[in-house]
Amino acid sequence: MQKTTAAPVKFTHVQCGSCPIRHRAVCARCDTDELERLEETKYYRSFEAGQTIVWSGDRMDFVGSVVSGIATLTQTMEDGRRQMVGLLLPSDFVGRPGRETAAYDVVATTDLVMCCFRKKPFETIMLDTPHVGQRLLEMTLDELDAAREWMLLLGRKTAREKIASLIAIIARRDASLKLQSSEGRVVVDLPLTREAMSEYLGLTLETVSRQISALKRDGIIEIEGKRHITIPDFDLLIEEAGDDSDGGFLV
Amino acid sequence: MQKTTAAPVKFTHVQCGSCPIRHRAVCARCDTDELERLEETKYYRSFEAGQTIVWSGDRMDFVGSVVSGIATLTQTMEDGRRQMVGLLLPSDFVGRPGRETAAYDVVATTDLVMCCFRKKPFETIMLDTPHVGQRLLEMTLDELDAAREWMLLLGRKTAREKIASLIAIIARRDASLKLQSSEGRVVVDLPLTREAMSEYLGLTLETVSRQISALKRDGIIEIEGKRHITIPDFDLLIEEAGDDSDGGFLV
DNA sequence: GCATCGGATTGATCTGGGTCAAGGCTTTCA
DNA sequence: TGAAAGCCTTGACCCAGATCAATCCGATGC
Repeated sequence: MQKTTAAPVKFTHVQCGSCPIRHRAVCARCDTDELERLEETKYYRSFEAGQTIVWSGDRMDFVGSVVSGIATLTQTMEDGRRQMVGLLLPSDFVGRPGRETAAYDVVATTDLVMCCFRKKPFETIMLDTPHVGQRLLEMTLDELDAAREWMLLLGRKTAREKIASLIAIIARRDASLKLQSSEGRVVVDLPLTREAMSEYLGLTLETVSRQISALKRDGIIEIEGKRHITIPDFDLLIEEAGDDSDGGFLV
Repeated sequence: MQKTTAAPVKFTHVQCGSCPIRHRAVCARCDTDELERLEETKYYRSFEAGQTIVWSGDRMDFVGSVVSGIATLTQTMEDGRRQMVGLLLPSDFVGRPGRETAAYDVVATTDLVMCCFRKKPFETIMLDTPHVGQRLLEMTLDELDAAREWMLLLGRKTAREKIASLIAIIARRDASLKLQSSEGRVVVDLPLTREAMSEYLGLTLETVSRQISALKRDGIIEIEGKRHITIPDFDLLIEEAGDDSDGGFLV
Protein backbone atom coordinates (compact mmCIF):
# COMPACT_ATOMS: atom_id res chain seq x y z
CA MET A 1 0.00 0.00 0.00
CA GLN A 2 2.43 2.62 -1.22
CA LYS A 3 1.38 6.19 -1.65
CA THR A 4 0.84 5.98 -5.37
CA THR A 5 -2.49 7.84 -5.63
CA ALA A 6 -4.62 9.59 -3.03
CA ALA A 7 -4.85 7.85 0.31
CA PRO A 8 -7.74 5.36 0.42
CA VAL A 9 -10.81 6.96 1.97
CA LYS A 10 -13.38 4.87 3.75
CA PHE A 11 -16.86 5.13 2.28
CA THR A 12 -18.29 6.15 5.62
CA HIS A 13 -16.42 9.39 5.71
CA VAL A 14 -17.93 10.57 2.52
CA GLN A 15 -21.39 9.58 3.70
CA CYS A 16 -21.17 11.45 6.94
CA GLY A 17 -21.26 14.87 5.36
CA SER A 18 -20.27 17.50 7.84
CA CYS A 19 -20.54 15.36 10.93
CA PRO A 20 -17.77 16.18 13.36
CA ILE A 21 -15.55 13.25 12.52
CA ARG A 22 -15.57 13.53 8.78
CA HIS A 23 -12.32 15.43 9.22
CA ARG A 24 -10.49 12.22 9.89
CA ALA A 25 -9.72 11.60 6.27
CA VAL A 26 -8.65 15.12 5.52
CA CYS A 27 -7.47 16.84 8.65
CA ALA A 28 -3.82 16.91 9.57
CA ARG A 29 -4.47 18.00 13.13
CA CYS A 30 -6.28 14.82 14.06
CA ASP A 31 -4.83 12.53 16.62
CA THR A 32 -5.40 9.24 14.87
CA ASP A 33 -5.70 7.21 18.04
CA GLU A 34 -8.44 9.39 19.43
CA LEU A 35 -10.47 9.29 16.27
CA GLU A 36 -9.95 5.59 15.87
CA ARG A 37 -11.54 5.23 19.28
CA LEU A 38 -14.52 7.29 18.11
CA GLU A 39 -14.69 5.33 14.90
CA GLU A 40 -15.17 2.18 16.94
CA THR A 41 -18.32 3.49 18.57
CA LYS A 42 -19.81 4.55 15.27
CA TYR A 43 -22.78 2.70 13.84
CA TYR A 44 -25.57 3.21 11.34
CA ARG A 45 -29.29 3.13 12.00
CA SER A 46 -32.17 3.10 9.54
CA PHE A 47 -35.69 4.32 10.15
CA GLU A 48 -38.87 4.15 8.13
CA ALA A 49 -40.87 7.17 7.09
CA GLY A 50 -43.13 8.22 9.93
CA GLN A 51 -41.16 6.44 12.62
CA THR A 52 -40.43 8.35 15.81
CA ILE A 53 -36.76 8.02 16.65
CA VAL A 54 -36.96 9.42 20.17
CA TRP A 55 -39.84 10.81 22.19
CA SER A 56 -39.39 14.05 24.08
CA GLY A 57 -38.35 13.22 27.63
CA ASP A 58 -36.97 9.80 26.78
CA ARG A 59 -33.41 8.80 27.40
CA MET A 60 -31.20 9.55 24.43
CA ASP A 61 -27.83 7.87 24.63
CA PHE A 62 -26.46 8.72 21.22
CA VAL A 63 -25.61 11.65 19.02
CA GLY A 64 -25.30 11.49 15.28
CA SER A 65 -25.84 13.04 11.92
CA VAL A 66 -28.25 12.45 9.08
CA VAL A 67 -26.78 10.50 6.19
CA SER A 68 -29.85 10.41 3.95
CA GLY A 69 -33.50 11.31 4.36
CA ILE A 70 -35.21 13.92 6.52
CA ALA A 71 -35.82 14.11 10.24
CA THR A 72 -37.57 16.76 12.30
CA LEU A 73 -37.48 18.03 15.85
CA THR A 74 -40.95 18.86 17.12
CA GLN A 75 -42.39 20.24 20.34
CA THR A 76 -45.87 19.26 21.46
CA MET A 77 -48.18 20.99 23.93
CA GLU A 78 -50.51 18.98 26.19
CA ASP A 79 -53.50 19.78 24.02
CA GLY A 80 -51.71 18.51 20.93
CA ARG A 81 -50.60 21.72 19.28
CA ARG A 82 -47.32 21.00 17.54
CA GLN A 83 -44.45 23.22 16.44
CA MET A 84 -41.48 22.00 14.50
CA VAL A 85 -38.25 23.47 15.88
CA GLY A 86 -35.66 21.69 13.79
CA LEU A 87 -35.48 20.37 10.25
CA LEU A 88 -32.63 17.92 9.76
CA LEU A 89 -31.40 17.40 6.25
CA PRO A 90 -28.47 15.20 5.25
CA SER A 91 -25.27 16.24 7.08
CA ASP A 92 -27.16 17.84 9.98
CA PHE A 93 -26.26 16.88 13.51
CA VAL A 94 -28.67 15.68 16.22
CA GLY A 95 -28.17 15.32 19.92
CA ARG A 96 -26.77 17.39 22.67
CA PRO A 97 -23.64 16.31 24.44
CA GLY A 98 -24.14 16.70 28.17
CA ARG A 99 -27.88 16.14 28.22
CA GLU A 100 -29.47 12.89 29.36
CA THR A 101 -32.92 13.06 27.80
CA ALA A 102 -34.32 14.36 24.53
CA ALA A 103 -36.03 17.73 24.74
CA TYR A 104 -38.07 17.22 21.55
CA ASP A 105 -39.68 14.46 19.54
CA VAL A 106 -37.28 13.36 16.83
CA VAL A 107 -39.22 11.98 13.86
CA ALA A 108 -38.13 10.49 10.56
CA THR A 109 -40.40 12.10 7.97
CA THR A 110 -38.92 10.07 5.14
CA ASP A 111 -36.93 6.86 5.14
CA LEU A 112 -33.81 7.81 7.01
CA VAL A 113 -30.26 6.67 7.62
CA MET A 114 -28.31 8.11 10.51
CA CYS A 115 -24.69 7.81 11.48
CA CYS A 116 -24.58 7.54 15.27
CA PHE A 117 -22.08 7.54 18.12
CA ARG A 118 -22.77 6.43 21.62
CA LYS A 119 -22.87 9.59 23.65
CA LYS A 120 -20.47 8.79 26.47
CA PRO A 121 -17.45 7.98 24.29
CA PHE A 122 -18.33 10.86 22.02
CA GLU A 123 -18.23 13.24 24.97
CA THR A 124 -14.91 11.86 26.11
CA ILE A 125 -13.41 12.38 22.71
CA MET A 126 -14.86 15.87 22.54
CA LEU A 127 -12.96 16.73 25.69
CA ASP A 128 -9.72 15.17 24.46
CA THR A 129 -9.89 16.43 20.90
CA PRO A 130 -10.53 20.17 20.96
CA HIS A 131 -11.23 20.64 17.30
CA VAL A 132 -14.17 18.24 17.39
CA GLY A 133 -15.69 20.50 20.01
CA GLN A 134 -14.82 23.55 17.94
CA ARG A 135 -16.52 22.06 14.93
CA LEU A 136 -19.57 21.35 17.05
CA LEU A 137 -19.58 24.94 18.32
CA GLU A 138 -19.54 26.17 14.74
CA MET A 139 -22.44 23.92 13.83
CA THR A 140 -24.41 24.94 16.90
CA LEU A 141 -23.91 28.63 16.14
CA ASP A 142 -25.17 28.04 12.61
CA GLU A 143 -28.23 26.31 13.99
CA LEU A 144 -28.82 29.19 16.36
CA ASP A 145 -28.74 31.59 13.41
CA ALA A 146 -31.19 29.42 11.53
CA ALA A 147 -33.47 29.29 14.58
CA ARG A 148 -33.45 33.09 14.79
CA GLU A 149 -34.29 33.50 11.13
CA TRP A 150 -37.09 31.02 11.76
CA MET A 151 -38.32 33.13 14.69
CA LEU A 152 -38.70 36.14 12.41
CA LEU A 153 -40.72 33.96 10.06
CA LEU A 154 -42.97 32.66 12.84
CA GLY A 155 -43.46 36.00 14.56
CA ARG A 156 -43.87 38.46 11.73
CA LYS A 157 -44.37 36.95 8.31
CA THR A 158 -47.73 36.47 6.59
CA ALA A 159 -48.87 33.03 5.47
CA ARG A 160 -47.85 33.75 1.89
CA GLU A 161 -44.42 34.96 2.96
CA LYS A 162 -43.99 31.90 5.17
CA ILE A 163 -44.67 29.52 2.30
CA ALA A 164 -42.38 31.40 -0.07
CA SER A 165 -39.66 31.41 2.59
CA LEU A 166 -39.93 27.69 3.20
CA ILE A 167 -39.67 26.88 -0.49
CA ALA A 168 -36.66 29.18 -0.78
CA ILE A 169 -34.97 27.63 2.27
CA ILE A 170 -35.36 24.11 0.93
CA ALA A 171 -34.30 25.13 -2.56
CA ARG A 172 -31.15 26.77 -1.18
CA ARG A 173 -30.14 23.81 0.93
CA ASP A 174 -30.93 21.46 -1.89
CA ALA A 175 -28.85 23.44 -4.32
CA SER A 176 -25.86 23.83 -2.03
CA LEU A 177 -25.93 20.09 -1.57
CA LYS A 178 -26.28 19.10 -5.18
CA LEU A 179 -24.55 22.16 -6.61
CA GLN A 180 -27.12 22.11 -9.37
CA SER A 181 -29.27 24.93 -10.70
CA SER A 182 -29.97 25.31 -14.39
CA GLU A 183 -29.54 29.08 -14.58
CA GLY A 184 -32.37 30.89 -12.85
CA ARG A 185 -34.91 28.12 -13.20
CA VAL A 186 -34.79 26.16 -9.96
CA VAL A 187 -36.36 22.78 -9.29
CA VAL A 188 -37.22 21.45 -5.83
CA ASP A 189 -38.88 18.35 -4.50
CA LEU A 190 -40.55 19.25 -1.24
CA PRO A 191 -39.60 16.55 1.25
CA LEU A 192 -42.51 17.43 3.55
CA THR A 193 -46.25 16.79 3.60
CA ARG A 194 -48.57 19.77 3.83
CA GLU A 195 -49.06 18.89 7.47
CA ALA A 196 -45.32 18.90 8.19
CA MET A 197 -45.05 22.25 6.41
CA SER A 198 -47.83 23.60 8.60
CA GLU A 199 -45.92 22.47 11.68
CA TYR A 200 -42.81 24.14 10.38
CA LEU A 201 -44.58 27.43 9.64
CA GLY A 202 -47.01 27.74 12.53
CA LEU A 203 -50.03 27.50 10.21
CA THR A 204 -52.82 25.01 9.54
CA LEU A 205 -52.45 22.59 6.68
CA GLU A 206 -55.44 24.17 4.92
CA THR A 207 -53.74 27.55 4.88
CA VAL A 208 -50.57 25.95 3.55
CA SER A 209 -52.51 24.34 0.74
CA ARG A 210 -54.35 27.55 -0.11
CA GLN A 211 -51.19 29.65 -0.19
CA ILE A 212 -49.35 27.17 -2.37
CA SER A 213 -52.28 27.30 -4.77
CA ALA A 214 -52.15 31.10 -4.66
CA LEU A 215 -48.42 31.19 -5.48
CA LYS A 216 -49.09 28.80 -8.34
CA ARG A 217 -52.01 30.89 -9.61
CA ASP A 218 -49.77 33.98 -9.52
CA GLY A 219 -47.03 32.28 -11.50
CA ILE A 220 -44.40 32.40 -8.76
CA ILE A 221 -44.11 28.62 -8.77
CA GLU A 222 -45.15 25.74 -11.02
CA ILE A 223 -46.25 22.42 -9.60
CA GLU A 224 -46.21 18.93 -10.98
CA GLY A 225 -47.92 16.33 -8.87
CA LYS A 226 -48.04 17.41 -5.23
CA ARG A 227 -44.44 17.96 -4.30
CA HIS A 228 -42.42 18.70 -7.40
CA ILE A 229 -41.96 22.46 -7.74
CA THR A 230 -40.31 24.55 -10.41
CA ILE A 231 -39.39 28.13 -9.67
CA PRO A 232 -39.17 30.08 -12.93
CA ASP A 233 -37.59 33.14 -11.31
CA PHE A 234 -35.93 32.66 -7.95
CA ASP A 235 -35.65 36.41 -7.27
CA LEU A 236 -39.41 36.71 -7.59
CA LEU A 237 -39.84 34.02 -4.96
CA ILE A 238 -37.41 35.78 -2.65
CA GLU A 239 -39.42 38.94 -3.06
CA GLU A 240 -42.54 37.10 -1.95
CA ALA A 241 -40.64 35.78 1.04
CA GLY A 242 -40.02 39.33 2.28
CA ASP A 243 -36.51 38.15 2.92
CA ASP A 244 -33.59 40.34 3.81
CA SER A 245 -31.40 37.39 4.67
CA ASP A 246 -27.90 37.34 3.25
CA GLY A 247 -29.11 34.56 1.03
CA GLY A 248 -26.00 33.74 -1.00
CA PHE A 249 -27.87 31.25 -3.15
CA LEU A 250 -25.08 29.16 -4.48
CA VAL A 251 -22.07 29.03 -2.26
CA MET B 1 1.29 38.38 49.96
CA GLN B 2 1.38 35.04 51.72
CA LYS B 3 -1.42 32.58 51.33
CA THR B 4 -3.08 33.38 54.62
CA THR B 5 -6.71 33.59 53.51
CA ALA B 6 -8.40 32.90 50.19
CA ALA B 7 -6.55 34.13 47.12
CA PRO B 8 -7.50 37.69 46.26
CA VAL B 9 -10.24 37.74 43.66
CA LYS B 10 -10.58 40.64 41.29
CA PHE B 11 -13.94 42.39 41.38
CA THR B 12 -14.35 41.93 37.67
CA HIS B 13 -14.68 38.19 37.94
CA VAL B 14 -17.66 38.41 40.16
CA GLN B 15 -19.28 40.96 37.90
CA CYS B 16 -18.91 38.93 34.76
CA GLY B 17 -21.40 36.31 35.75
CA SER B 18 -21.15 33.27 33.53
CA CYS B 19 -18.97 34.85 30.89
CA PRO B 20 -16.43 32.36 29.63
CA ILE B 21 -13.51 33.65 31.59
CA ARG B 22 -15.09 33.93 34.98
CA HIS B 23 -13.52 30.53 35.67
CA ARG B 24 -10.17 32.11 36.12
CA ALA B 25 -10.63 32.67 39.79
CA VAL B 26 -11.99 29.23 40.49
CA CYS B 27 -10.84 26.80 37.87
CA ALA B 28 -7.78 24.64 38.42
CA ARG B 29 -7.47 23.68 34.79
CA CYS B 30 -6.81 27.21 33.66
CA ASP B 31 -3.53 28.04 32.14
CA THR B 32 -2.85 31.31 33.90
CA ASP B 33 -0.74 32.78 31.15
CA GLU B 34 -3.44 32.27 28.57
CA LEU B 35 -6.10 33.83 30.69
CA GLU B 36 -3.85 36.68 31.69
CA ARG B 37 -3.55 37.44 28.02
CA LEU B 38 -7.32 37.47 27.68
CA GLU B 39 -7.65 39.56 30.78
CA GLU B 40 -5.52 42.20 29.13
CA THR B 41 -7.94 42.64 26.25
CA LYS B 42 -10.91 42.95 28.55
CA TYR B 43 -12.68 46.26 28.94
CA TYR B 44 -16.01 47.65 30.07
CA ARG B 45 -18.48 49.66 28.03
CA SER B 46 -21.57 51.53 29.16
CA PHE B 47 -24.63 52.34 27.08
CA GLU B 48 -27.69 54.46 27.71
CA ALA B 49 -31.22 53.13 27.55
CA GLY B 50 -32.37 53.12 23.94
CA GLN B 51 -28.90 53.24 22.48
CA THR B 52 -28.16 50.88 19.60
CA ILE B 53 -24.91 49.06 20.29
CA VAL B 54 -24.44 47.58 16.82
CA TRP B 55 -26.57 47.71 13.71
CA SER B 56 -27.25 44.56 11.78
CA GLY B 57 -24.65 44.25 9.05
CA ASP B 58 -22.10 46.48 10.76
CA ARG B 59 -18.67 45.31 11.70
CA MET B 60 -18.56 43.85 15.18
CA ASP B 61 -15.07 43.41 16.50
CA PHE B 62 -15.83 42.37 20.04
CA VAL B 63 -17.62 39.73 22.03
CA GLY B 64 -18.75 40.12 25.60
CA SER B 65 -21.30 39.55 28.27
CA VAL B 66 -23.87 41.69 29.99
CA VAL B 67 -22.85 42.87 33.45
CA SER B 68 -25.97 44.87 34.29
CA GLY B 69 -29.03 46.04 32.40
CA ILE B 70 -30.86 44.52 29.46
CA ALA B 71 -29.97 44.26 25.78
CA THR B 72 -31.91 42.75 22.92
CA LEU B 73 -31.15 41.22 19.54
CA THR B 74 -33.71 42.25 16.95
CA GLN B 75 -34.28 41.49 13.30
CA THR B 76 -35.93 44.05 11.04
CA MET B 77 -37.64 43.56 7.68
CA GLU B 78 -37.45 46.21 4.97
CA ASP B 79 -40.96 47.41 5.70
CA GLY B 80 -40.13 47.88 9.37
CA ARG B 81 -41.65 44.79 10.93
CA ARG B 82 -39.47 43.84 13.86
CA GLN B 83 -38.95 40.57 15.71
CA MET B 84 -36.81 40.22 18.79
CA VAL B 85 -34.65 37.08 18.58
CA GLY B 86 -32.56 37.44 21.70
CA LEU B 87 -33.09 38.86 25.17
CA LEU B 88 -29.84 39.42 27.03
CA LEU B 89 -29.99 39.61 30.77
CA PRO B 90 -27.01 39.98 33.08
CA SER B 91 -24.47 37.17 32.52
CA ASP B 92 -25.62 36.50 28.94
CA PHE B 93 -23.07 36.38 26.19
CA VAL B 94 -23.15 38.35 22.93
CA GLY B 95 -21.17 37.94 19.79
CA ARG B 96 -20.19 35.13 17.54
CA PRO B 97 -16.56 34.15 17.29
CA GLY B 98 -15.70 33.63 13.63
CA ARG B 99 -18.16 36.13 12.21
CA GLU B 100 -17.16 39.54 10.94
CA THR B 101 -20.43 41.44 11.01
CA ALA B 102 -23.46 41.51 13.29
CA ALA B 103 -26.49 39.60 12.04
CA TYR B 104 -28.95 41.50 14.23
CA ASP B 105 -29.45 44.93 15.76
CA VAL B 106 -28.12 44.87 19.29
CA VAL B 107 -29.97 47.43 21.41
CA ALA B 108 -29.63 48.48 25.03
CA THR B 109 -33.20 48.69 26.33
CA THR B 110 -32.09 49.90 29.73
CA ASP B 111 -28.86 51.50 30.88
CA LEU B 112 -26.32 48.81 30.28
CA VAL B 113 -22.82 47.76 31.22
CA MET B 114 -21.02 45.17 29.19
CA CYS B 115 -17.78 43.35 29.72
CA CYS B 116 -16.09 43.04 26.35
CA PHE B 117 -13.11 41.36 24.73
CA ARG B 118 -11.65 42.22 21.37
CA LYS B 119 -12.66 39.40 19.11
CA LYS B 120 -9.32 38.46 17.55
CA PRO B 121 -7.49 37.73 20.81
CA PHE B 122 -10.59 36.08 22.18
CA GLU B 123 -10.65 33.70 19.25
CA THR B 124 -6.98 32.92 19.65
CA ILE B 125 -7.46 32.06 23.27
CA MET B 126 -10.48 29.96 22.45
CA LEU B 127 -8.30 27.87 20.18
CA ASP B 128 -5.53 27.56 22.74
CA THR B 129 -7.72 27.01 25.78
CA PRO B 130 -10.19 24.23 25.04
CA HIS B 131 -12.37 24.65 28.07
CA VAL B 132 -13.24 28.23 27.15
CA GLY B 133 -14.59 26.87 23.90
CA GLN B 134 -16.39 24.10 25.76
CA ARG B 135 -18.01 26.63 28.03
CA LEU B 136 -19.08 28.62 25.00
CA LEU B 137 -20.55 25.49 23.41
CA GLU B 138 -22.57 24.85 26.55
CA MET B 139 -23.86 28.40 26.53
CA THR B 140 -24.70 28.26 22.84
CA LEU B 141 -26.61 25.01 23.29
CA ASP B 142 -28.60 26.62 26.11
CA GLU B 143 -29.42 29.54 23.86
CA LEU B 144 -30.51 27.17 21.13
CA ASP B 145 -32.88 25.48 23.56
CA ALA B 146 -34.26 28.83 24.59
CA ALA B 147 -34.72 29.80 20.95
CA ARG B 148 -36.67 26.62 20.30
CA GLU B 149 -38.93 27.17 23.27
CA TRP B 150 -39.44 30.66 21.91
CA MET B 151 -40.36 29.21 18.51
CA LEU B 152 -43.15 27.19 20.09
CA LEU B 153 -44.40 30.36 21.72
CA LEU B 154 -44.31 32.33 18.45
CA GLY B 155 -45.82 29.61 16.31
CA ARG B 156 -48.53 28.11 18.45
CA LYS B 157 -49.42 30.06 21.57
CA THR B 158 -52.34 32.46 21.91
CA ALA B 159 -51.79 36.08 22.90
CA ARG B 160 -52.78 35.36 26.49
CA GLU B 161 -50.44 32.37 26.68
CA LYS B 162 -47.64 34.42 25.19
CA ILE B 163 -47.96 37.13 27.82
CA ALA B 164 -48.17 34.62 30.66
CA SER B 165 -45.12 32.81 29.27
CA LEU B 166 -43.08 36.00 29.04
CA ILE B 167 -43.86 36.99 32.61
CA ALA B 168 -42.95 33.48 33.77
CA ILE B 169 -39.70 33.50 31.82
CA ILE B 170 -38.60 36.79 33.29
CA ALA B 171 -39.70 35.79 36.79
CA ARG B 172 -37.71 32.56 36.53
CA ARG B 173 -34.54 34.23 35.35
CA ASP B 174 -34.95 36.95 37.92
CA ALA B 175 -35.40 34.47 40.70
CA SER B 176 -32.51 32.24 39.71
CA LEU B 177 -30.35 35.34 39.71
CA LYS B 178 -31.45 36.80 43.00
CA LEU B 179 -32.40 33.49 44.64
CA GLN B 180 -35.33 35.28 46.19
CA SER B 181 -38.98 34.26 46.22
CA SER B 182 -41.13 34.73 49.29
CA GLU B 183 -42.91 31.35 49.16
CA GLY B 184 -45.34 31.19 46.24
CA ARG B 185 -45.85 34.93 45.95
CA VAL B 186 -43.45 36.11 43.26
CA VAL B 187 -42.56 39.69 42.42
CA VAL B 188 -41.15 40.84 39.08
CA ASP B 189 -40.22 44.17 37.59
CA LEU B 190 -40.70 43.92 33.84
CA PRO B 191 -37.57 45.35 32.27
CA LEU B 192 -39.35 45.92 28.93
CA THR B 193 -41.78 48.46 27.52
CA ARG B 194 -45.04 47.20 26.05
CA GLU B 195 -43.54 47.75 22.64
CA ALA B 196 -40.46 45.64 23.42
CA MET B 197 -42.74 42.92 24.76
CA SER B 198 -44.72 43.00 21.54
CA GLU B 199 -41.48 42.56 19.59
CA TYR B 200 -40.56 39.64 21.77
CA LEU B 201 -43.94 37.95 21.37
CA GLY B 202 -44.81 38.67 17.77
CA LEU B 203 -47.84 40.76 18.74
CA THR B 204 -48.87 44.41 18.56
CA LEU B 205 -48.38 46.56 21.62
CA GLU B 206 -52.15 47.08 21.90
CA THR B 207 -52.71 43.36 22.21
CA VAL B 208 -49.96 43.14 24.82
CA SER B 209 -51.63 45.87 26.85
CA ARG B 210 -55.07 44.29 26.56
CA GLN B 211 -53.88 40.85 27.60
CA ILE B 212 -51.98 42.20 30.58
CA SER B 213 -55.17 43.96 31.64
CA ALA B 214 -57.08 40.72 31.17
CA LEU B 215 -54.65 38.72 33.32
CA LYS B 216 -54.96 41.42 35.96
CA ARG B 217 -58.77 41.40 35.76
CA ASP B 218 -58.72 37.61 36.19
CA GLY B 219 -56.51 37.79 39.27
CA ILE B 220 -53.56 35.95 37.74
CA ILE B 221 -51.31 38.94 38.30
CA GLU B 222 -51.40 42.17 40.27
CA ILE B 223 -49.89 45.37 38.94
CA GLU B 224 -48.49 48.43 40.63
CA GLY B 225 -47.54 51.25 38.31
CA LYS B 226 -46.82 50.00 34.83
CA ARG B 227 -44.07 47.48 35.31
CA HIS B 228 -44.17 46.14 38.83
CA ILE B 229 -45.98 42.80 38.87
CA THR B 230 -46.90 40.48 41.72
CA ILE B 231 -47.86 36.89 40.98
CA PRO B 232 -50.00 35.56 43.83
CA ASP B 233 -49.83 31.95 42.59
CA PHE B 234 -47.04 31.05 40.22
CA ASP B 235 -48.59 27.69 39.27
CA LEU B 236 -51.69 29.52 38.08
CA LEU B 237 -49.56 31.66 35.81
CA ILE B 238 -47.79 28.59 34.43
CA GLU B 239 -51.17 27.09 33.66
CA GLU B 240 -52.08 30.18 31.66
CA ALA B 241 -48.79 29.88 29.80
CA GLY B 242 -49.76 26.45 28.50
CA ASP B 243 -46.26 25.45 29.39
CA ASP B 244 -44.93 21.93 29.45
CA SER B 245 -41.35 23.10 29.82
CA ASP B 246 -39.26 21.43 32.51
CA GLY B 247 -39.55 24.66 34.38
CA GLY B 248 -37.49 23.96 37.49
CA PHE B 249 -38.39 27.29 39.06
CA LEU B 250 -35.68 27.68 41.61
CA VAL B 251 -32.49 25.88 40.70
C1' DG C 1 -48.87 75.74 37.57
C1' DC C 2 -49.00 74.49 32.79
C1' DA C 3 -47.32 72.37 28.58
C1' DT C 4 -45.13 68.63 26.51
C1' DC C 5 -43.88 64.05 25.64
C1' DG C 6 -43.40 59.17 25.84
C1' DG C 7 -45.48 55.37 27.40
C1' DA C 8 -49.89 52.83 28.32
C1' DT C 9 -54.83 51.95 28.04
C1' DT C 10 -59.24 51.34 25.94
C1' DG C 11 -62.74 51.37 22.29
C1' DA C 12 -64.55 50.43 17.49
C1' DT C 13 -63.91 48.11 13.46
C1' DC C 14 -61.68 45.09 10.04
C1' DT C 15 -59.39 40.97 8.24
C1' DG C 16 -56.05 37.04 7.75
C1' DG C 17 -55.97 32.81 8.90
C1' DG C 18 -58.41 29.24 11.72
C1' DT C 19 -62.29 25.91 11.80
C1' DC C 20 -65.51 22.82 9.95
C1' DA C 21 -66.99 20.24 6.16
C1' DA C 22 -67.20 18.22 1.61
C1' DG C 23 -64.90 16.26 -2.12
C1' DG C 24 -60.86 14.77 -5.21
C1' DC C 25 -56.75 12.17 -6.59
C1' DT C 26 -53.34 8.28 -5.82
C1' DT C 27 -51.74 4.30 -4.02
C1' DT C 28 -52.40 0.06 -1.88
C1' DC C 29 -54.44 -4.06 -0.92
C1' DA C 30 -58.02 -7.63 -1.44
C1' DT D 1 -62.10 -3.85 -10.01
C1' DG D 2 -63.39 -1.97 -6.18
C1' DA D 3 -62.81 -0.31 -1.53
C1' DA D 4 -60.15 1.90 1.84
C1' DA D 5 -56.62 4.97 3.39
C1' DG D 6 -53.61 8.97 2.86
C1' DC D 7 -52.93 13.16 1.36
C1' DC D 8 -54.45 17.32 -0.76
C1' DT D 9 -57.77 20.94 -2.29
C1' DT D 10 -61.55 24.07 -1.98
C1' DG D 11 -65.61 26.42 -0.01
C1' DA D 12 -68.30 28.79 3.76
C1' DC D 13 -68.08 30.91 7.92
C1' DC D 14 -66.03 32.80 12.20
C1' DC D 15 -63.02 34.87 15.53
C1' DA D 16 -58.45 36.31 17.63
C1' DG D 17 -55.69 39.69 17.02
C1' DA D 18 -54.47 43.72 13.88
C1' DT D 19 -55.53 48.45 12.79
C1' DC D 20 -57.04 53.04 13.57
C1' DA D 21 -58.10 56.46 16.83
C1' DA D 22 -59.01 58.74 21.17
C1' DT D 23 -57.55 59.35 25.82
C1' DC D 24 -54.93 58.85 30.00
C1' DC D 25 -51.14 59.18 33.14
C1' DG D 26 -46.72 60.30 35.11
C1' DA D 27 -42.38 62.48 34.43
C1' DT D 28 -39.77 66.49 32.89
C1' DG D 29 -39.02 71.12 31.86
C1' DC D 30 -40.14 76.07 31.85
